[in-house]
Amino acid sequence: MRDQAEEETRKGILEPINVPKASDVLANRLRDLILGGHIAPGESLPTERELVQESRLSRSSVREALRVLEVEGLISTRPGRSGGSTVQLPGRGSVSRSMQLFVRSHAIRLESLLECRLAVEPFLAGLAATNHTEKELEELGEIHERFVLSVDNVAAYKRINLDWHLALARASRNEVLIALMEAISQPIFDAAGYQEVTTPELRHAAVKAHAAIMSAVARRDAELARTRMQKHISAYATIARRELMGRE
Amino acid sequence: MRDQAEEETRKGILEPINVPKASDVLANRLRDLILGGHIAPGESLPTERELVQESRLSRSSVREALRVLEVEGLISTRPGRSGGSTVQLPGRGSVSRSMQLFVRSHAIRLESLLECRLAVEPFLAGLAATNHTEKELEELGEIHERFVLSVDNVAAYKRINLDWHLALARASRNEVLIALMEAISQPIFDAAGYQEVTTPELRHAAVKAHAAIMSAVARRDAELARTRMQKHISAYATIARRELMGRE
DNA sequence: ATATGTCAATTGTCAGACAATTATTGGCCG
DNA sequence: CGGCCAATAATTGTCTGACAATTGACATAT
Repeated sequence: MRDQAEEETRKGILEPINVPKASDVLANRLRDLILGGHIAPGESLPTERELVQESRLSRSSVREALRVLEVEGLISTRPGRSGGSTVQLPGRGSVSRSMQLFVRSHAIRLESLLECRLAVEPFLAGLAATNHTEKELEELGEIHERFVLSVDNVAAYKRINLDWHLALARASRNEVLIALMEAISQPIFDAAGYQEVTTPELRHAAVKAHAAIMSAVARRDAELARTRMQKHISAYATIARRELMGRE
Repeated sequence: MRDQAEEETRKGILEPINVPKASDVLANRLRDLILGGHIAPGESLPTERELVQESRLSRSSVREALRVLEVEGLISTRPGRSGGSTVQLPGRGSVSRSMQLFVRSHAIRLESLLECRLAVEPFLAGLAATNHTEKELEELGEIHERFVLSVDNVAAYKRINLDWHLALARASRNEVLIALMEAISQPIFDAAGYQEVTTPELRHAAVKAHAAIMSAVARRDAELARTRMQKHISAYATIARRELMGRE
């Protein structure tokens, strides 16, 4: 009681001070060096023993710091002679994995993922129409051919469907949106794996929708690509929702 | 040469096998236990020494595994008596940090971030109009009051602006989109910190725009909220782009 | 009763050794 | 001279044991 009163009247002089761990300090230092461009991607970090000498820390601390950076995707380390830790850029897979952990651990509803897709992918189609290169368009067409052929094989169909959407995303040339799309695609794919939302009619409709979207993209008609993709995605979302309702 | 010929004609029986590290195996095992719900958030993992006994691995390996999970945001570990590692959910901050690493390391253009925001935030406003609770609306209004008062203090203005947008995102009740919004807001905020894109007129316009969006949200008019937010964001994006052009 | 010192349990750090992995080097044989 | 092969070296991976630092619980003295 008295303590509380004291806390109310007297404002403490010190906020709680946080003593960082040695390995974290080193990890932060190395991360700053990497992000600051002082060590370029592809270059090697000093070996563990060199880091021990330079930092005056023990090898355990150095190793923990390196492990942190490895999990963050900033370095990759190999054993053996002339092994060691080489700097690399995190890559979209890193964002994707983090998002997957988030989705899995929070038991995110499929509904939320579908909403996200509905927000992002039409926009993405519009960007792809504007920014795509010929090469990307060819790749998209090639995937589409395989898509047409796979219409009777559900497993292959699903996989190629995913590939097509990701290829379209890459054509948008927006790294952030590509990363986001890759991040949410996998969970949606997994969730859709358990519920069979594909009938032969739906698969043929998807083939037609993809073709229509590709033609809009090829003509660089962003608005058309956007609306067509929106229709495509919301049709899928409606089906998936209905299927989901039926389950619960 | 002979090897190459052999490789072409004879298809090998084995693909290169990958020997995993002990600490990774343990980390994967523990991650599966956590994500599988066998250890609930808030519960404690066994102590390091217990894990050593159970896994028959050394303490270094156990510690590395725990460090991996800590970086992934799945556990948090404290020293001292009755310390140890307690399970927790990754949280949006984890996704956000990963995205920030991605943006920083790839030197993503501000343009891409603005595009992403343009794709997501109008949709978010629409969801907020549909899904918000009274409490969230009140919080939004409270932030807005401070926003109005801060119109002459650029630093405070920027901060409160960010707060408002994040509060609106939270009102959407879509965890994935909230996480995404938090992830891209910080980099945008940082980038916008260096270039002064705010004049007093722009600040007053933003205040009016926020008020208009809030009224649409309060009336649960999703479509109106969406279009108003779209206008607001694209106006900002246009200014930011112009400013950016002037620099380069 | 309160304050203080002591103890116990846990993570953090250190040091040193050996195992596993991989590239290099040198020698041997054709 | 050239190619295979064994030895060697350099590096990360793992183990072991110890001690330091941190934190909560407890006993004890005033």
